[in-house]
Amino acid sequence: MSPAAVVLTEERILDAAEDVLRRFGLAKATVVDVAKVLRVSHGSVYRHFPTKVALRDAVARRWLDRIIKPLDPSLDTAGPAAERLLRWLQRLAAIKQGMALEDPELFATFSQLTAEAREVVAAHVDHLAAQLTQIIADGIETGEFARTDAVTAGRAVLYATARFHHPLHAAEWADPAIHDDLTAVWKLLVNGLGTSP
Amino acid sequence: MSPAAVVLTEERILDAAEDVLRRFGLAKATVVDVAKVLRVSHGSVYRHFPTKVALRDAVARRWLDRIIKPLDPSLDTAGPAAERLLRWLQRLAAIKQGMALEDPELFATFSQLTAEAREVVAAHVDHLAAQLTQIIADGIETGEFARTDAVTAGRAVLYATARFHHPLHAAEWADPAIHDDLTAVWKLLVNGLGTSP
DNA sequence: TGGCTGACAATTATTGAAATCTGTCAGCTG
DNA sequence: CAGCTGACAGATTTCAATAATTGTCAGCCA
Repeated sequence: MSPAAVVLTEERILDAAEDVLRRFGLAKATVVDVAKVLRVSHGSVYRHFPTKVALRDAVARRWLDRIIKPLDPSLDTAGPAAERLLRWLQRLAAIKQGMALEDPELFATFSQLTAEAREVVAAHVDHLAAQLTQIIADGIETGEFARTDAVTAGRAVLYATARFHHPLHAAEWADPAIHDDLTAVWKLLVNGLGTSP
Repeated sequence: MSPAAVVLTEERILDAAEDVLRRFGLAKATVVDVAKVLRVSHGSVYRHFPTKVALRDAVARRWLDRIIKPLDPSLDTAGPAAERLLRWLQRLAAIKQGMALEDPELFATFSQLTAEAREVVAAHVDHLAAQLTQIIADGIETGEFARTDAVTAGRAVLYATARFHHPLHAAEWADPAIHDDLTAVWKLLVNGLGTSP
């Protein structure tokens, strides 16, 4: 192997950690396992991450960032803001619900992981709310929505749709009505955004 | 003791079961413990409840029914429907959040208990949605809200406010912004109800 | 005779000794 | 000499033997 292929980077450690989490689950994944995948002593892992918690937080951060990326509102600016909002909400719901359906065990592992990474989740929520805020601000700009505080409205929309994207509610996603339920909530919300308070 | 004081009723068993849950928590509460409180053999408890799960479901049902009672919309019909809606939501949030704050351990016990009693919870959710539907129907009647399907709207409002009353979100209730967040969501929702789709 | 008891089989939980894990660091090595 | 190793202390987890629990039912007794 060339030296470059062997350099121990945070990236490689995170890949290995994800691999171990996938295979063993949160409860059984150890730092020693991660090091074993990398054919390295576990002391080397501690050279890059001060504690196991820091490593787990980093895995959670990367996972959540991957969810955020395809949602960026600047990737989908066509049509009225109300419909962009629906598409955004449906996309977020589809990402989470899709993972939960495809591989429930892996989804449960990552859900637990993030639940224990409070600060990381807070940043993720801020990021999601900011994306909603952008769509709402665009809608206000074009006169489609009434003038209001877009930041507050963004957070409110995120909170009001928690049932459809928050991992805590994963058990409820088995209900086939879940898609229509989201549409019903969206209708109320965009009507609310359309009128002056 | 007079015989009447000694008759083993479902009521007395539920009281004892609640007592045991309070003291030992869900994980450690056994049917033998419940029988011990009643100074009776555990076989006698099985005369009234076919399984431990049935007993737990009954405790959950009674607990949830106690939450429902003070929320009945016919107990508070003053003022515009929008404000009745806010009061109802705030009352529900206050009941749950109050329990979670006063005795987090007990709240966690009962939350787990209900989480495992899926059918009982479904009935509870139906009941809550029906109460919201009534308030919304009243609002439509008086012309305050636009004509719409009050049943769908009732469920949508309940789902949209899940963050503020669903025990899954109890950890988020420590945030002092939670009260304002509910108000923000309510504002969006009642605006949405006020306009025709 | 209706309601209760208590012994019993099968399953599930507890326990404590042994094994493993986390986090550190002195020293090795390429 | 920067980066890695591997032994170590203290904390946590595993595992298998032991105990308790769930659910049943034949018989007791008021």
